[in-house]
Amino acid sequence: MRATSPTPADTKKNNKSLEIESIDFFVRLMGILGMPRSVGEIYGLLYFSEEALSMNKISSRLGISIGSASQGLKTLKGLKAIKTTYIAGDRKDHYLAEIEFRKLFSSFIRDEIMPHLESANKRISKMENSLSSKDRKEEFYEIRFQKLKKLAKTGGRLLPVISGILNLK
Amino acid sequence: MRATSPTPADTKKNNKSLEIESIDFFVRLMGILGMPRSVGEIYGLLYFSEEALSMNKISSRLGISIGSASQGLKTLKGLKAIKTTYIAGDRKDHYLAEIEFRKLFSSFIRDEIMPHLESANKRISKMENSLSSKDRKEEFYEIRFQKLKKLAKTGGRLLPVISGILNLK
DNA sequence: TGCAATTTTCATTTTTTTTTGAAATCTTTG
DNA sequence: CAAAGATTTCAAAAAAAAATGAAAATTGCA
Repeated sequence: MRATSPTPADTKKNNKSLEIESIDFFVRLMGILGMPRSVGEIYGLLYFSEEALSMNKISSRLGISIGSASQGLKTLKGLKAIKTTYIAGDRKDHYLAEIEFRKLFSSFIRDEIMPHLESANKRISKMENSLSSKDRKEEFYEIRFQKLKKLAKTGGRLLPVISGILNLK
Repeated sequence: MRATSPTPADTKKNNKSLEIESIDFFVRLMGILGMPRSVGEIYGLLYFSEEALSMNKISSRLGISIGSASQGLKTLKGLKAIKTTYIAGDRKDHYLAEIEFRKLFSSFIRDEIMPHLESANKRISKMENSLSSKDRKEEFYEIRFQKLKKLAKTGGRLLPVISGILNLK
């Protein structure tokens, strides 16, 4: 089946080229965050969709498997990047994009970055403990551990600030 | 060949367990930034090495190919995460870790994030242009484009701020 | 409750990314 | 300036990540 020129019947929803650009845009954006292509595709499709779409429709419109769609929607739910709506008389779940990006980034920081930071301090201590007390007093090691600790501290301060800025507006 | 207990001869440089922890630590950190394992391994090895190491030594100590080592060192040079030193009477290049992490993160933002941001505005315009002037006045689209533009603007402001904070201390 | 529709899970396949290693290139110095 | 040493490149192999699709689980309605 090929794309054909729009007929009066589908005037309302036929911004194919916008849709393609949007998908491409969000595939890249999500890519920066380390998300798989399918996650960007789904979000990009939903972002400019006026109507909520079912998983099936998402999978067929994007040409991806329902497994991929399910997995991608799960990821997006976790990031609070989509919302579920109920459509009267339809049993399926329907999805809408959450257009407040700050939610997406806040969730991302909380889920993907913060956990690493929290374990970092333990790991730094572990490294320090693997050193003899003699070595630990050497300037070389002292400087390195000081830098490592500062890294963890700065990260721990900076990330909430970023979340905060994103939440303010 | 197995690890044996330290002999007097290698007292100076034999913090194997610290080395292992360090490599593991930086493999994860670099992983967050989307860098391949070898890049984290090399940096982790250099971070706690008092002496500058040649590419060959890096490759043999880590058990990676010289191709990988060359590629990883190139990436780290690009990030300004390592320094090259000259060792008298040795033809090979020798590498030391740059322990100021802010350099690494600043380079990362400059190289990996900023370029995307710069193209984002063009891409947003392109999307807007693919819309009929009638659609463009619809509230639905207006809101979405407004959010997209705000995203690009916030990103463009926030990233230099982050670089700045990292550079201050 | 039972059944059909929908969604999730997960072993397998496909795709993408990273590593390898050998050839090509570049460098230094004798 | 030749040649040995060092580094880079890049096609092929290996490893890792993502997508598929069918079976299992869940859901909600009759």
